[in-house]
Amino acid sequence: MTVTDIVDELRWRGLIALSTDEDALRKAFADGPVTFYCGFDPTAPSLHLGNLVQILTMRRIQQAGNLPLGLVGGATGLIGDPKPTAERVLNDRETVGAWVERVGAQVERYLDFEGPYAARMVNNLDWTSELSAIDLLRDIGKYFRVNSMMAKEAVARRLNSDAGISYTEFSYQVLQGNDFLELYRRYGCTLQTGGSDQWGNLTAGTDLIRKAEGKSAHALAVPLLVKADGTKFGKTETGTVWLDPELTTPYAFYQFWLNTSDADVSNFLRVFSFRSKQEIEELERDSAERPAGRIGQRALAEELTTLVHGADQYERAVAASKALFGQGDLGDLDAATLASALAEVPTATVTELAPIADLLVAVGLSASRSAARRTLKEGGAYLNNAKVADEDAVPASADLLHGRWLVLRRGKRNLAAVELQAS
RNA sequence: GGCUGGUUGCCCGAGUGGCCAAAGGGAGCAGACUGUAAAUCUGCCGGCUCAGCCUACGUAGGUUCGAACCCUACACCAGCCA
Repeated sequence: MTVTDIVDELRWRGLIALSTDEDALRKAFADGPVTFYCGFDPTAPSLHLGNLVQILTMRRIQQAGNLPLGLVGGATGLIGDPKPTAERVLNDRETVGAWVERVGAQVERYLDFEGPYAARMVNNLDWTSELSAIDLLRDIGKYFRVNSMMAKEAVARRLNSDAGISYTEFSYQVLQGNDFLELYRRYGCTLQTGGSDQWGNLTAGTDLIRKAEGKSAHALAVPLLVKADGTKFGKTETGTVWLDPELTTPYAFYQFWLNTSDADVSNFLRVFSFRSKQEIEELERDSAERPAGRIGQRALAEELTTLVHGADQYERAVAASKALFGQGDLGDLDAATLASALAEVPTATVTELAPIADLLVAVGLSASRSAARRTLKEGGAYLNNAKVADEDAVPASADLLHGRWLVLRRGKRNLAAVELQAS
């Protein structure tokens, strides 16, 4: 990375939604390594692409010569930050504890723990669990004014909704504010980054540090990523795109990026890619000139799949995609190629040839037989890449590829395999 | 503890005794057009042994020939009062 101003860099990439005094922040970066933190609450067994934006932003700031603290919210995960619409359901302590481990391990992957700017992982349960109610109310609570707590957007929205807000969630900002103060005291941490929906919680910390320590700290909010059509980023037909390969296979992960719409490519490249500004601008130009080549999508899919899942997994995803989406006849693929391609796709094993409607269900392409029949009726079902319109169609043994596989597809890009096992 | 309002399909939300598997919107799915893109248009969108049947409108019971709709109890959510 060049020595250009990291703030300029982040701004160019569209990664700054809000910040406290930007000039002061620039100066802090210029004056030497800044210790900064970003927190991740264990609300699920894995982080997802939305979280990856935050992680990669940390990585960028570290690469610019600063010291990251990766915080896992062992404590805040037990409380839950206020969602705009409704109160959260509390997860039990064992569950959160297990998720802390997994989430922490995911964050670690992207930070560098060696060298002069070595990262460090922390868990806010370490200092929050030993905080007594009295300590919390006397030492921290006094610095929080209820009026400004209620003015925070996340809280205000809930106060104005008929869902209301519990004291538990209302207090979330106190805990997060205290985290920042604690990290300031322990490690001299003076910057917190996070999603723009966290702005109120970020500033809770800077305010607390100012009041408790008389020092100013910085907050930087990364915009919530939305697609060009205004919908949420990071979702597919099957739901959230997770970082954990058990929850979202590398193949599905690769496919997600490959399917990025043209309108989003430029934006996503800037947010996710570690290529240089020059390289990205070149990709943007190429994509604009020849969108059908999907150069930008391929670049994103390659870089991100490799970063998150490794080069081997990337190669496998590409090979499988090529085989399954290729122009050629599936029957022309040799058994080994077909077998490894189908390994990337949901599979069911059967002992005899059942009607296609049943197979669609067995393989998970359709939620029910009714849905499967509907798909067939609508002409959305394919056997070995050939459309099947008959609701009651049953595959013949001649349809079996290499004597054992059937490739089923629903719509354009939902593939699955059926393997016939001689009984 | 009291009072009031609420609990409808993935989400929002209409529906106040039969014409209700339940309006409308959103999300989603498929087809056409394309580039495994977007937009657009068309169709679909509880389940099944699919022109019929079953299950569903917080839970349990009741009234009725018939209930998402009426009654009772309970649970949960919210608001107001104490």
